[in-house]
Amino acid sequence: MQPEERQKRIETYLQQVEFASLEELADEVDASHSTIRRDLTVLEAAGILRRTHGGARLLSPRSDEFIFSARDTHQLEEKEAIGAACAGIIPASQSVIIDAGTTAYHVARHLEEKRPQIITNSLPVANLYASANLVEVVLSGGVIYPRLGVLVGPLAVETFSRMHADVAVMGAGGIAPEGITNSHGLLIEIQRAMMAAARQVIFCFDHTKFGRRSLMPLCPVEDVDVVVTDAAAPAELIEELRRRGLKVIVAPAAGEKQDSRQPQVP
Amino acid sequence: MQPEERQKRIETYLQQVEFASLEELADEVDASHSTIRRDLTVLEAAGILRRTHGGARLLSPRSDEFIFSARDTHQLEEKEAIGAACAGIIPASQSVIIDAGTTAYHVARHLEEKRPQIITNSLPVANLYASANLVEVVLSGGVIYPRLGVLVGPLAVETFSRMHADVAVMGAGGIAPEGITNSHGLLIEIQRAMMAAARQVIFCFDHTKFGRRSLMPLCPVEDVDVVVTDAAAPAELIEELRRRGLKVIVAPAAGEKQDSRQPQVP
DNA sequence: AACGATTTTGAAAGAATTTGCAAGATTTGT
DNA sequence: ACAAATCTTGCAAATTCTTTCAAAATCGTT
Repeated sequence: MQPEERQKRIETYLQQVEFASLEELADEVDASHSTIRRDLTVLEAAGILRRTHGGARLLSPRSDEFIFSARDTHQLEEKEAIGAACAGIIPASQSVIIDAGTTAYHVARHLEEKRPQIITNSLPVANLYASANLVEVVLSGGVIYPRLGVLVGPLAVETFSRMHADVAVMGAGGIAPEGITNSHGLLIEIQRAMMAAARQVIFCFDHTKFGRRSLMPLCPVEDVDVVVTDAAAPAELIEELRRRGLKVIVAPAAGEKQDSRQPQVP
Repeated sequence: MQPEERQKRIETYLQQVEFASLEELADEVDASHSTIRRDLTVLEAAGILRRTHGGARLLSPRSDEFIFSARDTHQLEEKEAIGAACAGIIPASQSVIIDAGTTAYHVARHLEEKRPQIITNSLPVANLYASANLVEVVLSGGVIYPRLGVLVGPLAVETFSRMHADVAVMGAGGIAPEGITNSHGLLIEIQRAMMAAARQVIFCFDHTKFGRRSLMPLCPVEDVDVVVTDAAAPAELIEELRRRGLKVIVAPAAGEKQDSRQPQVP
Protein backbone atom coordinates (compact mmCIF):
# COMPACT_ATOMS: atom_id res chain seq x y z
CA MET A 1 0.00 0.00 0.00
CA GLN A 2 1.14 3.53 -0.69
CA PRO A 3 2.17 5.88 2.06
CA GLU A 4 -0.53 8.44 1.46
CA GLU A 5 -3.29 5.90 1.42
CA ARG A 6 -1.99 4.40 4.61
CA GLN A 7 -1.83 7.79 6.27
CA LYS A 8 -5.32 8.57 5.15
CA ARG A 9 -6.51 5.32 6.69
CA ILE A 10 -4.75 6.13 9.92
CA GLU A 11 -6.47 9.47 9.96
CA THR A 12 -9.92 8.11 9.31
CA TYR A 13 -9.40 5.40 11.87
CA LEU A 14 -8.41 7.99 14.44
CA GLN A 15 -11.52 9.95 13.68
CA GLN A 16 -13.51 7.01 14.93
CA VAL A 17 -11.56 6.32 18.08
CA GLU A 18 -9.66 9.58 18.78
CA PHE A 19 -6.87 7.65 20.58
CA ALA A 20 -5.05 4.68 19.16
CA SER A 21 -2.01 2.67 20.19
CA LEU A 22 0.82 1.90 17.85
CA GLU A 23 -0.08 -1.77 17.90
CA GLU A 24 -3.65 -0.97 17.04
CA LEU A 25 -2.69 1.17 14.08
CA ALA A 26 -0.11 -1.30 12.80
CA ASP A 27 -2.80 -3.93 12.90
CA GLU A 28 -5.38 -1.69 11.27
CA VAL A 29 -3.34 -0.75 8.22
CA ASP A 30 -1.16 -3.86 8.18
CA ALA A 31 2.27 -2.30 8.38
CA SER A 32 5.26 -2.54 10.68
CA HIS A 33 5.75 -0.41 13.76
CA SER A 34 8.51 1.57 12.11
CA THR A 35 6.32 2.49 9.21
CA ILE A 36 3.52 3.59 11.47
CA ARG A 37 5.93 5.69 13.48
CA ARG A 38 7.12 7.40 10.34
CA ASP A 39 3.55 8.01 9.24
CA LEU A 40 2.71 9.48 12.60
CA THR A 41 5.65 11.83 12.31
CA VAL A 42 4.39 13.02 8.95
CA LEU A 43 0.82 13.40 10.15
CA GLU A 44 1.97 15.28 13.22
CA ALA A 45 3.97 17.67 11.07
CA ALA A 46 0.85 18.19 9.00
CA GLY A 47 -1.04 19.02 12.16
CA ILE A 48 -3.52 16.19 11.85
CA LEU A 49 -2.66 14.48 15.09
CA ARG A 50 -0.34 14.57 18.05
CA ARG A 51 1.93 11.71 18.95
CA THR A 52 1.81 10.33 22.45
CA HIS A 53 3.84 7.66 24.15
CA GLY A 54 2.41 4.49 22.83
CA GLY A 55 0.25 5.90 20.09
CA ALA A 56 -1.42 9.01 18.79
CA ARG A 57 -4.31 11.30 19.50
CA LEU A 58 -6.40 13.12 16.93
CA LEU A 59 -5.84 16.83 17.26
CA SER A 60 -9.17 18.23 16.16
CA PRO A 61 -11.76 15.62 16.90
CA ARG A 62 -15.03 15.73 15.03
CA SER A 63 -15.63 19.42 15.09
CA ASP A 64 -19.33 19.48 14.52
CA GLU A 65 -20.34 17.20 17.27
CA PHE A 66 -20.98 18.75 20.60
CA ILE A 67 -21.11 17.19 23.96
CA PHE A 68 -24.80 17.65 24.24
CA SER A 69 -25.66 15.79 21.07
CA ALA A 70 -23.94 12.72 22.43
CA ARG A 71 -25.36 13.19 25.88
CA ASP A 72 -28.91 13.74 24.84
CA THR A 73 -29.80 10.11 24.37
CA HIS A 74 -32.07 10.82 27.31
CA GLN A 75 -35.60 11.13 26.03
CA LEU A 76 -34.22 11.02 22.50
CA GLU A 77 -37.38 9.56 21.03
CA GLU A 78 -39.57 12.04 22.83
CA LYS A 79 -37.42 14.92 21.67
CA GLU A 80 -37.58 13.66 18.13
CA ALA A 81 -41.35 13.46 18.32
CA ILE A 82 -41.54 16.92 19.83
CA GLY A 83 -39.22 18.23 17.13
CA ALA A 84 -41.39 16.84 14.36
CA ALA A 85 -44.60 18.07 15.95
CA CYS A 86 -43.25 21.53 16.57
CA ALA A 87 -41.86 21.83 13.04
CA GLY A 88 -45.30 20.77 11.82
CA ILE A 89 -47.03 23.86 13.19
CA ILE A 90 -44.52 26.29 11.71
CA PRO A 91 -45.55 27.59 8.27
CA ALA A 92 -43.09 27.62 5.38
CA SER A 93 -40.73 30.54 4.69
CA GLN A 94 -40.96 32.05 8.14
CA SER A 95 -38.16 33.61 10.10
CA VAL A 96 -37.60 31.35 13.06
CA ILE A 97 -35.52 32.00 16.15
CA ILE A 98 -34.06 28.76 17.46
CA ASP A 99 -32.98 28.63 21.09
CA ALA A 100 -29.84 26.80 22.15
CA GLY A 101 -30.29 23.42 23.77
CA THR A 102 -31.10 19.92 22.68
CA THR A 103 -34.85 20.20 22.32
CA ALA A 104 -34.79 23.21 20.05
CA TYR A 105 -32.01 21.54 18.09
CA HIS A 106 -34.32 18.68 17.25
CA VAL A 107 -36.92 21.12 16.01
CA ALA A 108 -34.33 22.69 13.73
CA ARG A 109 -33.55 19.31 12.25
CA HIS A 110 -37.12 18.96 11.07
CA LEU A 111 -37.36 22.41 9.56
CA GLU A 112 -35.38 21.90 6.37
CA GLU A 113 -38.38 21.45 4.07
CA LYS A 114 -40.00 24.61 5.36
CA ARG A 115 -37.16 26.68 3.93
CA PRO A 116 -37.12 28.93 6.94
CA GLN A 117 -34.78 31.74 7.78
CA ILE A 118 -33.21 30.56 11.00
CA ILE A 119 -31.84 32.92 13.61
CA THR A 120 -29.96 31.25 16.41
CA ASN A 121 -27.21 31.46 18.99
CA SER A 122 -26.57 27.72 18.87
CA LEU A 123 -23.45 26.45 17.14
CA PRO A 124 -24.87 22.95 16.63
CA VAL A 125 -27.86 24.41 14.83
CA ALA A 126 -25.56 26.60 12.77
CA ASN A 127 -23.42 23.63 11.82
CA LEU A 128 -26.51 21.68 10.90
CA TYR A 129 -27.23 23.95 7.97
CA ALA A 130 -23.79 25.45 7.43
CA SER A 131 -23.31 23.63 4.14
CA ALA A 132 -26.93 23.57 2.98
CA ASN A 133 -28.03 26.21 0.53
CA LEU A 134 -31.71 25.71 1.20
CA VAL A 135 -31.83 27.23 4.65
CA GLU A 136 -30.54 30.66 5.46
CA VAL A 137 -28.96 30.80 8.89
CA VAL A 138 -28.24 33.97 10.81
CA LEU A 139 -25.96 33.41 13.73
CA SER A 140 -25.92 35.85 16.60
CA GLY A 141 -22.56 37.02 17.78
CA GLY A 142 -21.25 36.24 21.22
CA VAL A 143 -18.75 34.34 23.30
CA ILE A 144 -18.81 30.59 22.90
CA TYR A 145 -19.89 28.88 26.09
CA PRO A 146 -17.61 25.89 25.77
CA ARG A 147 -19.41 22.67 26.48
CA LEU A 148 -22.78 23.70 25.20
CA GLY A 149 -21.77 25.40 21.99
CA VAL A 150 -23.96 28.39 22.81
CA LEU A 151 -23.17 31.99 22.05
CA VAL A 152 -23.64 34.14 25.13
CA GLY A 153 -22.85 37.63 26.34
CA PRO A 154 -23.94 41.17 25.40
CA LEU A 155 -23.28 40.65 21.70
CA ALA A 156 -25.78 37.82 21.63
CA VAL A 157 -28.39 39.72 23.62
CA GLU A 158 -28.04 42.75 21.41
CA THR A 159 -28.44 40.75 18.23
CA PHE A 160 -31.80 39.44 19.32
CA SER A 161 -33.05 42.66 20.81
CA ARG A 162 -32.71 44.30 17.41
CA MET A 163 -34.27 41.44 15.46
CA HIS A 164 -37.83 40.71 14.50
CA ALA A 165 -38.95 37.20 13.73
CA ASP A 166 -42.15 35.31 13.13
CA VAL A 167 -41.60 32.51 15.61
CA ALA A 168 -39.27 31.68 18.48
CA VAL A 169 -38.69 28.03 19.29
CA MET A 170 -37.53 27.80 22.88
CA GLY A 171 -36.49 25.25 25.43
CA ALA A 172 -35.88 25.53 29.16
CA GLY A 173 -35.08 23.58 32.30
CA GLY A 174 -38.56 23.36 33.76
CA ILE A 175 -42.18 24.45 33.55
CA ALA A 176 -44.48 24.76 36.53
CA PRO A 177 -47.61 26.78 37.32
CA GLU A 178 -45.40 29.53 38.79
CA GLY A 179 -43.58 29.93 35.54
CA ILE A 180 -40.77 28.73 33.33
CA THR A 181 -37.25 28.36 34.75
CA ASN A 182 -33.78 27.70 33.40
CA SER A 183 -30.51 26.72 35.00
CA HIS A 184 -27.98 28.88 33.20
CA GLY A 185 -28.15 32.47 34.27
CA LEU A 186 -26.24 33.54 31.21
CA LEU A 187 -29.00 32.26 28.99
CA ILE A 188 -31.92 33.96 30.67
CA GLU A 189 -31.27 37.39 29.29
CA ILE A 190 -30.78 36.06 25.79
CA GLN A 191 -33.93 34.01 25.94
CA ARG A 192 -35.95 37.02 27.04
CA ALA A 193 -34.58 38.96 24.08
CA MET A 194 -35.49 36.10 21.79
CA MET A 195 -39.04 35.99 23.08
CA ALA A 196 -39.42 39.75 22.77
CA ALA A 197 -38.24 39.62 19.17
CA ALA A 198 -40.76 37.05 18.00
CA ARG A 199 -44.43 37.46 17.22
CA GLN A 200 -45.18 33.95 18.44
CA VAL A 201 -43.37 32.07 21.19
CA ILE A 202 -43.29 28.27 21.17
CA PHE A 203 -41.77 26.36 24.06
CA CYS A 204 -40.79 22.70 23.80
CA PHE A 205 -40.65 20.55 26.92
CA ASP A 206 -40.27 16.82 27.20
CA HIS A 207 -42.39 15.32 29.98
CA THR A 208 -39.55 15.28 32.54
CA LYS A 209 -39.57 19.09 32.58
CA PHE A 210 -43.15 19.37 33.84
CA GLY A 211 -43.51 20.49 37.43
CA ARG A 212 -39.79 21.10 37.66
CA ARG A 213 -38.15 24.29 38.86
CA SER A 214 -34.61 25.24 37.85
CA LEU A 215 -32.44 27.88 39.42
CA MET A 216 -33.46 31.00 37.60
CA PRO A 217 -36.95 32.18 36.76
CA LEU A 218 -37.32 32.98 33.07
CA CYS A 219 -40.91 34.10 32.58
CA PRO A 220 -44.53 33.43 33.55
CA VAL A 221 -46.40 30.91 31.45
CA GLU A 222 -48.61 33.70 30.09
CA ASP A 223 -45.70 34.95 27.98
CA VAL A 224 -45.88 31.75 25.97
CA ASP A 225 -48.21 31.13 23.03
CA VAL A 226 -47.71 27.42 22.37
CA VAL A 227 -46.23 24.54 24.36
CA VAL A 228 -45.19 21.35 22.61
CA THR A 229 -44.60 18.23 24.67
CA ASP A 230 -44.77 14.44 24.44
CA ALA A 231 -47.44 11.97 25.36
CA ALA A 232 -46.06 11.22 28.81
CA ALA A 233 -46.59 14.72 30.16
CA PRO A 234 -48.93 14.98 33.19
CA ALA A 235 -52.48 15.67 32.06
CA GLU A 236 -53.46 17.99 34.90
CA LEU A 237 -50.61 20.39 34.17
CA ILE A 238 -51.46 20.40 30.49
CA GLU A 239 -55.04 21.16 31.48
CA GLU A 240 -53.98 24.06 33.63
CA LEU A 241 -51.86 25.54 30.86
CA ARG A 242 -54.80 25.36 28.50
CA ARG A 243 -57.07 27.03 31.07
CA ARG A 244 -54.56 29.86 31.22
CA GLY A 245 -54.82 30.48 27.51
CA LEU A 246 -51.91 28.49 26.10
CA LYS A 247 -52.17 26.17 23.16
CA VAL A 248 -50.65 22.81 24.11
CA ILE A 249 -49.64 20.31 21.48
CA VAL A 250 -48.91 16.74 22.51
CA ALA A 251 -46.63 14.90 20.10
CA PRO A 252 -47.67 11.31 19.38
CA ALA A 253 -45.70 8.63 21.23
CA ALA A 254 -42.77 6.85 19.64
CA GLY A 255 -43.65 4.51 16.81
CA GLU A 256 -45.71 7.05 14.96
CA LYS A 257 -44.53 8.50 11.66
CA GLN A 258 -41.03 9.63 12.33
CA ASP A 259 -38.20 10.95 10.29
CA SER A 260 -35.05 9.17 11.40
CA ARG A 261 -32.67 11.32 9.43
CA GLN A 262 -29.28 11.88 10.98
CA PRO A 263 -27.59 15.26 11.06
CA GLN A 264 -25.33 15.35 8.11
CA VAL A 265 -21.60 15.71 8.59
CA PRO A 266 -19.93 16.91 5.40
CA MET B 1 -6.15 2.80 -27.40
CA GLN B 2 -5.54 6.52 -27.56
CA PRO B 3 -3.66 8.34 -24.84
CA GLU B 4 -6.54 10.63 -24.03
CA GLU B 5 -8.98 7.81 -23.70
CA ARG B 6 -6.61 6.01 -21.41
CA GLN B 7 -6.12 9.06 -19.25
CA LYS B 8 -9.83 9.60 -19.04
CA ARG B 9 -10.27 6.04 -17.87
CA ILE B 10 -7.59 6.49 -15.26
CA GLU B 11 -9.39 9.57 -14.04
CA THR B 12 -12.80 7.95 -13.82
CA TYR B 13 -11.31 4.93 -12.13
CA LEU B 14 -9.67 7.13 -9.54
CA GLN B 15 -12.94 8.87 -8.89
CA GLN B 16 -14.27 5.56 -7.69
CA VAL B 17 -11.38 4.48 -5.50
CA GLU B 18 -9.52 7.73 -4.64
CA PHE B 19 -6.22 5.84 -4.33
CA ALA B 20 -4.81 3.44 -6.87
CA SER B 21 -1.50 1.68 -7.21
CA LEU B 22 0.48 1.64 -10.42
CA GLU B 23 -0.15 -2.06 -10.80
CA GLU B 24 -3.85 -1.54 -10.37
CA LEU B 25 -4.02 1.15 -13.02
CA ALA B 26 -1.87 -0.76 -15.45
CA ASP B 27 -4.23 -3.65 -15.07
CA GLU B 28 -7.30 -1.46 -15.37
CA VAL B 29 -6.40 0.20 -18.66
CA ASP B 30 -4.16 -2.58 -19.93
CA ALA B 31 -0.94 -0.71 -20.50
CA SER B 32 2.60 -0.99 -19.27
CA HIS B 33 3.91 0.66 -16.17
CA SER B 34 5.88 3.17 -18.15
CA THR B 35 2.83 4.33 -20.01
CA ILE B 36 0.85 4.71 -16.84
CA ARG B 37 3.64 6.71 -15.28
CA ARG B 38 3.65 9.06 -18.23
CA ASP B 39 -0.10 9.42 -18.04
CA LEU B 40 0.10 10.19 -14.36
CA THR B 41 2.68 12.88 -15.03
CA VAL B 42 0.34 14.48 -17.54
CA LEU B 43 -2.67 14.22 -15.27
CA GLU B 44 -0.75 15.65 -12.37
CA ALA B 45 0.33 18.62 -14.46
CA ALA B 46 -3.31 19.11 -15.38
CA GLY B 47 -4.17 19.20 -11.70
CA ILE B 48 -6.41 16.16 -11.82
CA LEU B 49 -4.49 14.00 -9.43
CA ARG B 50 -1.37 13.80 -7.37
CA ARG B 51 1.28 11.16 -7.81
CA THR B 52 2.41 9.25 -4.79
CA HIS B 53 4.99 6.57 -4.29
CA GLY B 54 3.39 3.51 -5.70
CA GLY B 55 0.44 5.13 -7.42
CA ALA B 56 -1.75 8.17 -7.44
CA ARG B 57 -4.37 9.94 -5.42
CA LEU B 58 -7.30 11.91 -6.73
CA LEU B 59 -7.30 15.38 -5.35
CA SER B 60 -10.49 17.11 -4.50
CA PRO B 61 -12.42 17.79 -7.68
CA ARG B 62 -13.29 21.30 -6.65
CA SER B 63 -10.05 23.21 -6.78
CA ASP B 64 -11.72 26.51 -6.00
CA GLU B 65 -9.39 28.08 -3.52
CA PHE B 66 -12.18 29.50 -1.44
CA ILE B 67 -14.12 26.39 -0.73
CA PHE B 68 -13.23 25.69 2.81
CA SER B 69 -12.05 22.27 3.74
CA ALA B 70 -9.64 21.62 6.54
CA ARG B 71 -8.58 18.40 4.90
CA ASP B 72 -7.73 20.16 1.69
CA THR B 73 -4.25 18.97 0.92
CA HIS B 74 -3.59 21.93 -1.34
CA GLN B 75 -0.34 23.36 0.02
CA LEU B 76 -1.20 21.71 3.29
CA GLU B 77 2.36 21.43 4.47
CA GLU B 78 3.12 25.01 3.55
CA LYS B 79 0.03 26.22 5.33
CA GLU B 80 0.92 24.24 8.39
CA ALA B 81 4.41 25.71 8.41
CA ILE B 82 2.98 29.18 7.97
CA GLY B 83 0.48 28.53 10.74
CA ALA B 84 3.21 27.49 13.15
CA ALA B 85 5.46 30.40 12.23
CA CYS B 86 2.69 32.94 12.51
CA ALA B 87 1.51 31.58 15.84
CA GLY B 88 5.10 31.81 17.01
CA ILE B 89 5.24 35.58 16.71
CA ILE B 90 2.01 36.15 18.60
CA PRO B 91 2.56 36.70 22.33
CA ALA B 92 0.51 34.84 24.90
CA SER B 93 -2.82 36.10 26.21
CA GLN B 94 -3.52 38.47 23.37
CA SER B 95 -6.83 39.18 21.73
CA VAL B 96 -6.50 37.86 18.20
CA ILE B 97 -8.84 38.41 15.27
CA ILE B 98 -8.81 35.40 12.97
CA ASP B 99 -9.94 35.83 9.40
CA ALA B 100 -12.02 33.22 7.60
CA GLY B 101 -10.21 30.96 5.14
CA THR B 102 -7.92 28.01 5.26
CA THR B 103 -4.65 29.78 5.93
CA ALA B 104 -5.86 31.71 8.95
CA TYR B 105 -7.52 28.53 10.15
CA HIS B 106 -4.15 26.83 10.32
CA VAL B 107 -2.79 29.69 12.38
CA ALA B 108 -5.66 29.28 14.82
CA ARG B 109 -4.81 25.62 15.19
CA HIS B 110 -1.40 26.54 16.53
CA LEU B 111 -2.59 29.13 18.98
CA GLU B 112 -3.95 26.87 21.67
CA GLU B 113 -0.95 27.12 23.97
CA LYS B 114 -0.94 30.89 23.78
CA ARG B 115 -4.31 31.03 25.55
CA PRO B 116 -5.51 33.81 23.31
CA GLN B 117 -8.89 35.43 23.13
CA ILE B 118 -9.98 34.67 19.59
CA ILE B 119 -12.41 36.86 17.68
CA THR B 120 -13.53 35.42 14.37
CA ASN B 121 -16.26 35.15 11.76
CA SER B 122 -15.17 31.66 10.73
CA LEU B 123 -17.32 28.73 11.77
CA PRO B 124 -14.48 26.21 11.39
CA VAL B 125 -12.31 28.24 13.73
CA ALA B 126 -15.19 28.53 16.17
CA ASN B 127 -15.74 24.80 16.08
CA LEU B 128 -12.06 24.21 16.62
CA TYR B 129 -12.19 25.61 20.13
CA ALA B 130 -15.88 25.29 20.83
CA SER B 131 -15.36 22.53 23.36
CA ALA B 132 -12.01 23.64 24.72
CA ASN B 133 -12.00 25.64 27.91
CA LEU B 134 -8.53 27.05 27.40
CA VAL B 135 -9.32 29.41 24.58
CA GLU B 136 -12.05 32.00 24.70
CA VAL B 137 -13.74 32.43 21.36
CA VAL B 138 -15.90 35.36 20.38
CA LEU B 139 -17.90 34.75 17.26
CA SER B 140 -19.17 37.63 15.22
CA GLY B 141 -22.79 37.56 14.19
CA GLY B 142 -23.85 37.29 10.60
CA VAL B 143 -25.42 35.19 7.90
CA ILE B 144 -23.71 31.90 7.21
CA TYR B 145 -22.27 31.84 3.72
CA PRO B 146 -22.90 28.20 2.98
CA ARG B 147 -19.88 26.62 1.40
CA LEU B 148 -17.30 28.73 3.14
CA GLY B 149 -18.60 28.55 6.67
CA VAL B 150 -18.07 32.29 7.00
CA LEU B 151 -20.34 34.76 8.70
CA VAL B 152 -21.05 37.70 6.41
CA GLY B 153 -23.34 40.67 6.22
CA PRO B 154 -23.83 43.87 8.20
CA LEU B 155 -23.97 42.08 11.52
CA ALA B 156 -20.48 40.72 10.94
CA VAL B 157 -19.08 44.06 9.79
CA GLU B 158 -20.59 45.84 12.75
CA THR B 159 -19.15 43.37 15.22
CA PHE B 160 -15.63 44.04 14.07
CA SER B 161 -16.00 47.77 13.65
CA ARG B 162 -16.82 48.03 17.34
CA MET B 163 -14.06 45.72 18.53
CA HIS B 164 -10.49 46.37 19.52
CA ALA B 165 -7.90 43.63 19.33
CA ASP B 166 -4.15 43.24 19.63
CA VAL B 167 -3.57 41.33 16.41
CA ALA B 168 -5.46 40.44 13.26
CA VAL B 169 -4.42 37.29 11.40
CA MET B 170 -5.60 37.62 7.82
CA GLY B 171 -5.54 35.73 4.55
CA ALA B 172 -6.45 36.75 1.03
CA GLY B 173 -6.46 35.63 -2.58
CA GLY B 174 -3.33 37.35 -3.76
CA ILE B 175 -0.55 39.80 -2.98
CA ALA B 176 1.24 41.90 -5.57
CA PRO B 177 3.14 45.20 -5.51
CA GLU B 178 -0.13 47.01 -6.31
CA GLY B 179 -1.76 45.65 -3.20
CA ILE B 180 -3.66 42.80 -1.66
CA THR B 181 -6.73 41.38 -3.39
CA ASN B 182 -9.50 38.95 -2.57
CA SER B 183 -12.12 37.28 -4.69
CA HIS B 184 -15.23 37.61 -2.61
CA GLY B 185 -16.76 41.02 -2.46
CA LEU B 186 -18.72 40.10 0.61
CA LEU B 187 -15.54 39.50 2.54
CA ILE B 188 -13.74 42.70 1.66
CA GLU B 189 -15.77 44.95 3.92
CA ILE B 190 -15.43 42.58 6.84
CA GLN B 191 -11.71 42.22 6.34
CA ARG B 192 -11.28 45.99 6.32
CA ALA B 193 -13.19 46.21 9.58
CA MET B 194 -10.97 43.49 11.04
CA MET B 195 -7.83 45.30 10.04
CA ALA B 196 -9.10 48.60 11.43
CA ALA B 197 -9.90 46.94 14.74
CA ALA B 198 -6.44 45.53 15.34
CA ARG B 199 -3.29 47.23 16.50
CA GLN B 200 -1.15 44.91 14.40
CA VAL B 201 -2.11 43.32 11.08
CA ILE B 202 -0.51 40.03 10.02
CA PHE B 203 -1.20 38.57 6.59
CA CYS B 204 -0.49 34.94 5.74
CA PHE B 205 0.15 33.90 2.15
CA ASP B 206 1.40 30.63 0.80
CA HIS B 207 3.80 31.05 -2.10
CA THR B 208 1.12 30.53 -4.76
CA LYS B 209 -0.51 33.81 -3.74
CA PHE B 210 2.49 35.94 -4.59
CA GLY B 211 2.12 38.05 -7.70
CA ARG B 212 -1.52 37.01 -7.98
CA ARG B 213 -4.39 39.43 -8.40
CA SER B 214 -7.91 38.46 -7.44
CA LEU B 215 -11.07 40.28 -8.39
CA MET B 216 -11.43 42.84 -5.68
CA PRO B 217 -8.73 45.12 -4.27
CA LEU B 218 -8.58 44.89 -0.49
CA CYS B 219 -5.83 47.24 0.60
CA PRO B 220 -2.34 48.50 -0.27
CA VAL B 221 0.56 46.55 1.18
CA GLU B 222 1.41 49.51 3.43
CA ASP B 223 -1.64 48.71 5.55
CA VAL B 224 0.03 45.49 6.63
CA ASP B 225 2.55 45.13 9.43
CA VAL B 226 3.76 41.56 8.99
CA VAL B 227 3.58 39.04 6.15
CA VAL B 228 4.14 35.35 6.84
CA THR B 229 4.85 33.01 3.96
CA ASP B 230 6.65 29.77 3.12
CA ALA B 231 10.08 29.09 1.73
CA ALA B 232 8.94 28.83 -1.89
CA ALA B 233 7.82 32.44 -2.14
CA PRO B 234 9.66 34.54 -4.77
CA ALA B 235 12.63 36.33 -3.23
CA GLU B 236 12.34 39.57 -5.19
CA LEU B 237 8.76 40.17 -4.06
CA ILE B 238 9.75 39.50 -0.47
CA GLU B 239 12.60 41.96 -0.92
CA GLU B 240 10.25 44.60 -2.25
CA LEU B 241 7.87 44.16 0.63
CA ARG B 242 10.74 44.61 3.06
CA ARG B 243 11.88 47.71 1.28
CA ARG B 244 8.41 49.10 1.71
CA GLY B 245 8.59 48.68 5.46
CA LEU B 246 6.88 45.34 6.03
CA LYS B 247 8.27 42.63 8.22
CA VAL B 248 8.33 39.40 6.23
CA ILE B 249 8.65 36.05 7.98
CA VAL B 250 9.50 33.00 5.92
CA ALA B 251 8.40 29.73 7.51
CA PRO B 252 10.96 26.91 7.22
CA ALA B 253 10.29 24.45 4.44
CA ALA B 254 8.40 21.24 5.03
CA GLY B 255 10.51 18.61 6.66
CA GLU B 256 12.21 21.11 8.89
CA LYS B 257 11.04 19.92 12.25
CA GLN B 258 10.97 22.72 14.70
CA ASP B 259 10.60 22.36 18.40
CA SER B 260 6.96 22.82 19.20
CA ARG B 261 7.40 22.59 22.93
CA GLN B 262 6.89 25.70 24.97
CA PRO B 263 9.00 26.56 27.98
CA GLN B 264 7.00 25.56 31.02
CA VAL B 265 6.16 28.30 33.45
CA PRO B 266 4.82 26.91 36.72
C1' DA C 1 -0.53 2.65 -51.06
C1' DA C 2 4.11 3.92 -49.64
C1' DC C 3 7.51 6.58 -47.43
C1' DG C 4 9.70 9.46 -43.96
C1' DA C 5 8.95 12.13 -39.72
C1' DT C 6 7.00 12.49 -35.38
C1' DT C 7 4.97 10.58 -31.50
C1' DT C 8 4.05 6.84 -28.47
C1' DT C 9 5.20 2.64 -26.24
C1' DG C 10 7.77 -0.80 -23.60
C1' DA C 11 11.90 -2.20 -21.34
C1' DA C 12 16.28 -1.84 -18.78
C1' DA C 13 19.81 0.45 -15.87
C1' DG C 14 20.86 3.56 -12.36
C1' DA C 15 19.06 6.87 -8.75
C1' DA C 16 15.93 7.79 -5.10
C1' DT C 17 12.63 6.49 -1.76
C1' DT C 18 10.52 3.48 1.42
C1' DT C 19 10.47 -0.38 4.53
C1' DG C 20 11.72 -3.37 8.29
C1' DC C 21 15.04 -4.55 11.72
C1' DA C 22 18.20 -3.98 15.59
C1' DA C 23 20.91 -1.35 18.96
C1' DG C 24 21.07 2.45 21.99
C1' DA C 25 18.52 6.38 24.27
C1' DT C 26 14.38 8.02 26.54
C1' DT C 27 10.18 7.85 29.00
C1' DT C 28 6.67 5.61 32.06
C1' DG C 29 4.98 3.09 35.98
C1' DT C 30 5.71 0.83 40.35
C1' DA D 1 15.54 3.84 41.50
C1' DC D 2 14.69 -0.01 38.61
C1' DA D 3 12.38 -2.63 35.10
C1' DA D 4 9.45 -2.53 31.16
C1' DA D 5 7.85 -0.37 27.42
C1' DT D 6 8.46 2.98 23.88
C1' DC D 7 11.05 6.07 20.97
C1' DT D 8 14.99 7.46 17.98
C1' DT D 9 18.78 6.49 14.97
C1' DG D 10 21.43 4.07 11.58
C1' DC D 11 21.59 0.66 8.02
C1' DA D 12 20.70 -2.88 4.47
C1' DA D 13 17.08 -4.85 1.46
C1' DA D 14 13.21 -4.13 -1.36
C1' DT D 15 10.39 -1.37 -3.96
C1' DT D 16 9.54 2.43 -6.86
C1' DC D 17 10.92 6.39 -9.76
C1' DT D 18 13.52 8.62 -13.46
C1' DT D 19 16.21 8.50 -17.48
C1' DT D 20 17.54 6.64 -21.72
C1' DC D 21 16.97 4.09 -25.94
C1' DA D 22 15.13 1.25 -29.54
C1' DA D 23 10.87 -0.69 -31.51
C1' DA D 24 6.10 0.16 -32.77
C1' DA D 25 2.39 3.04 -34.04
C1' DT D 26 0.47 7.20 -36.01
C1' DC D 27 0.33 10.93 -39.24
C1' DG D 28 0.95 13.89 -43.23
C1' DT D 29 2.53 14.03 -47.87
C1' DT D 30 3.30 12.07 -52.31
